[in-house]
Amino acid sequence: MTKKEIVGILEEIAVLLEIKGENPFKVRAYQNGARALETVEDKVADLIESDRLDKIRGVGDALAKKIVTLHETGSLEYHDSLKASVPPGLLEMLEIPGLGGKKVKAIYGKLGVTSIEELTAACEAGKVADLPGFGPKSQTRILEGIHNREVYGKRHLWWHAREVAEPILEGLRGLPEVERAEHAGSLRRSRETVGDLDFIVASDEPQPVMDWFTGQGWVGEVTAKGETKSSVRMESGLQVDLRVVPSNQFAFALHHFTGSKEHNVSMRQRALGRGYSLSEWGLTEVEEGPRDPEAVSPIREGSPCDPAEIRTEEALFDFLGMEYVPPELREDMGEIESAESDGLPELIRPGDLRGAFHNHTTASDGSSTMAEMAEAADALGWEYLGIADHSKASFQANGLDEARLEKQITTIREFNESGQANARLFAGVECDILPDGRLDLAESVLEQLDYVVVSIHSSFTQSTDVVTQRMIRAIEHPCTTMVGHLTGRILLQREGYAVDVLRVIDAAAANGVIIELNANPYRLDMDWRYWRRAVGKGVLCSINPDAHEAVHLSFVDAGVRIARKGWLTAGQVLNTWPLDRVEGYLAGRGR
DNA sequence: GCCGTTTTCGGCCCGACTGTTTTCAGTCG
Repeated sequence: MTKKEIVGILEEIAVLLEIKGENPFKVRAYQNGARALETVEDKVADLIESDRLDKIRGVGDALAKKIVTLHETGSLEYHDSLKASVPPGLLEMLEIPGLGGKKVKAIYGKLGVTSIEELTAACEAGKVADLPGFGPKSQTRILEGIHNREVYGKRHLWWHAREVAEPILEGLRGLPEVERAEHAGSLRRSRETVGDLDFIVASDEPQPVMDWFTGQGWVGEVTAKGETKSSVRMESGLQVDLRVVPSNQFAFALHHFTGSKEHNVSMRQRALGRGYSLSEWGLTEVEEGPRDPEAVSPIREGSPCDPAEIRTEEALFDFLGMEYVPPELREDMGEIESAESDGLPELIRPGDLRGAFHNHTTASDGSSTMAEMAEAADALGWEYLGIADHSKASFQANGLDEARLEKQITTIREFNESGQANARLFAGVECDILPDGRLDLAESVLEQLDYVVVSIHSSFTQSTDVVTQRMIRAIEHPCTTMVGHLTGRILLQREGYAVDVLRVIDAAAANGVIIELNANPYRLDMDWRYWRRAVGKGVLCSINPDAHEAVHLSFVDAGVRIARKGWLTAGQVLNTWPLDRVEGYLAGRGR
């Protein structure tokens, strides 16, 4: 059983225990254990072999035994019997706002309701309102929640959410009453998808700000409007929250609502260790003093000594003895420990890119010509652009065969000599990985290219072993430069193929093959959660827009965000390198 | 269930909001 599957089982146990009304701290122990296992770099097999499983913080004797059992046998009696004792529909009921483990348990226990459909019927019959602890308002809210879940339940791509958020932020900043305004939440953390939008504003006059916000033309419905918080729903179903606080609370509110929840939990524990209670309103000294006096490092030079003087997130981290943690890293995946020891990397920035590989033209399924793509690269101030059209197996995409590709190579060389564009064009291809792992084009042609991207576009349903072996065989091909969209996932639409990402990373490292960070907002593939491990093994990244028309080159903005989420520095990304270094690197690979 | 120069018990992050209560439990972010 893979680590991902084991993590999934532990998380499910937590949910099941919650519904069973178990000790909430036990529930959290399973949640923490799952997260700890997910975060740790090593493979489960290695952890077991070297007897380090219960050394992981958050994994004790009991969880370690369960993880070993799951890894070796693929199942766990405890989980099976737990699952058998809880109707599957109850897990879904937890997704309804206002329903947690205790209420779901009460509904199930008292009414025998086991599905959303039965719950709807029970509400409509007025039975839920009669339960102790419930009332007519709870019943109405549950019905609304079920309705909204169907209509508005979906998440939104980061890219689309940002397009919506930017003008709102500009509007808020333009109000005379507004001192500062920022967006927060998963949008600020650059998660690949976003559930809702959060804005934090510093102002001493909240009312006009609230009035402006709820009166905007794009507001479909105002769901809450108070002195410090308003919520609206857009026509698209996207929920937008606004919080207005006095300027001396702004930094705390911004940090709190940026999250993640798990990051906040760790930050509060850290604050307590130093004798302070941290909340969205500020830092207050606790009477008992520091819980962990040994851990309290001296206040940094120049940092505020008085929490009441904290006005920025930088000062907040500083006060707690940490370097500033960029929002992208706030997932409680090791950033706090690293920030304590000044160990955070200097993250790549949008302006660091000097070009991109994996771009299509009208030769295959793109809608811009090579010249238009080069012009767009010039407009971005890039030094180079890689052309990588599809190969012949991607028939539906008008993929190039050997003869057409050889002709395109000549055209690209001539284009470079013509001086039409400042950007140097590289001749590449996005070569299909055939179902058995062979490449789609003859080696005699691949050798003439500057680089080769290899990608899977067929037979998505192969088993993990087959598709992983297929990809590794392609990586071992001497002409392969980089591997494209590693899992083939389409966010919010379909899962990727069942490839074992860890094995592919190992193969890429062993063969000196680059892994692409496909920056198409629907892909963002390889996932940010794997990049630390990959670069730790020496794998190089390339942030590629997978552009099918000239304006798509801007997708790299999303790619850089995800690269930052993956802790990447500029140096670890091929297309931040200057032209001569890239030329030397590609030439040095024997092509 | 985890954790501990508080080590085998008794803690475990914080505060607001909501609805149901008559002082508070449950949920949420």
